[in-house]
Amino acid sequence: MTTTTEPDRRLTRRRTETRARLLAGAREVIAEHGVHGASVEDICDRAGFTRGAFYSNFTDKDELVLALFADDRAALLARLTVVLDDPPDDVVTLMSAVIDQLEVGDSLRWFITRTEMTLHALRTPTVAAAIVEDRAAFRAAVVVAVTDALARTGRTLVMPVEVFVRTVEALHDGATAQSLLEPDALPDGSLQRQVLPLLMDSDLRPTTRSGRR
Amino acid sequence: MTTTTEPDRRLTRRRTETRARLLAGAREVIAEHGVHGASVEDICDRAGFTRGAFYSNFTDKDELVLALFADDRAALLARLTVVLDDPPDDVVTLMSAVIDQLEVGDSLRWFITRTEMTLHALRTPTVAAAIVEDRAAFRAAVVVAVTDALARTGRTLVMPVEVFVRTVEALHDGATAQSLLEPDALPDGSLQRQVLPLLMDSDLRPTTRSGRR
DNA sequence: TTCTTTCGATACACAAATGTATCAGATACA
DNA sequence: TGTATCTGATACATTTGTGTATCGAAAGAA
Repeated sequence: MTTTTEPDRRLTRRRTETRARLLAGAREVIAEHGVHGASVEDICDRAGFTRGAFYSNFTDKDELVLALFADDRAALLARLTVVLDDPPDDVVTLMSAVIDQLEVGDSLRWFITRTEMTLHALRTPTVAAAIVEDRAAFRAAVVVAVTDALARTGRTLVMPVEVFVRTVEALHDGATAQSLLEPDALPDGSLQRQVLPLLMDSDLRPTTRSGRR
Repeated sequence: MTTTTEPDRRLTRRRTETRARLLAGAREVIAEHGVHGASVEDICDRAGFTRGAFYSNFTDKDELVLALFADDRAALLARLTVVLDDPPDDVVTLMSAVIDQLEVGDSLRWFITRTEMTLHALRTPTVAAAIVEDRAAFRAAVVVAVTDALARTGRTLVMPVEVFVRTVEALHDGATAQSLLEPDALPDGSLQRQVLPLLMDSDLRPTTRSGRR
């Protein structure tokens, strides 16, 4: 239970393929019914397999869920590094780009999956530790990029960079929930667009139109 | 399924009592295992009843969940009106007071319950409609109070009041998730305390130590 | 190709959860 | 106090989900 992926068996071509399809199926079904609400059978049906395939690849639904989470996080980190490899100078643009990586495709599904993951972690200390570590790595990378961008442009924030990053993250999560619940009243991303610039140095606040100092 | 609470039967004293105990049990078990993960039997055990009591009071787990949500929302609205009845002048203090009403007692349990509710709503359009309506009422009340407080104190916001309220809400939700996951790295409420004042008029911003302009 | 290994389907046994029917005791009311 | 009603416990029937054992077929090695 310590190591998430314990490849006792060699991962042959076919095997990886069905694992991937099972994960994809799980993603969908879990988004629809939650982790508990998704039965192993549901997941297999969705993936086009029977439970035989499942139990040949995973011991448990728990193990699959962990694999799923790990997979998501790895993919996210990969997308993030692509962005941070050549980061925009403007910090707001930078943060928008970072946030865009959180959800590719259907944002509802991603939000639900991320939220389910958070709930799961809150109930399972060992999972919490893993998630926290992972998020810390994510945040650290962003902090570095933001700090660099600030140095490049001579801008400043009205708060420590890490607090800024956490704020953006928190705001995004909360705002996404609102946008998903009332898409008409609050178009996706609109709250972030209004609020984010205000967290920058006062010189840059769009209240006055004067350029950079 | 249209009306949430359809009291076909008269609610005698004993009946209301056991309903309340069942709801309390459900609150606990659902916080621990999620809506799907909480079996009817679990809930009854926690409340000190057998399933007979349950099926005498509710047709379904779904019905109980709806009743639970309704109960929570009613209680929240009641607490809110108490606060807004005699609102603090300072807007930041006001918003803190409002936020404090969101969670009484164990904040982890409340967060989980609220989040479960949101997820449930996102998956169930009819529930979503109810929740949205409810949140709108909540927000409207707060908007009025904030507007009044601003007028009283001659302060202004750098954004429309409703956007401000939404921002506070979003920020709170996101920050709470972070605080619960890493209580040491981010003490409860610390992010809100740092960020909230920045959303006010620039006159009030603590950026420069020269006091107000 | 042929042989070996691995994968996933099928079938089975078991466990967990649900919902209903019934009934004894509690409660309310006269 | 006696009686009618209501409530929640018990027992049962059924459904749903899990995990294991077995075996034919597909994939890889020779």
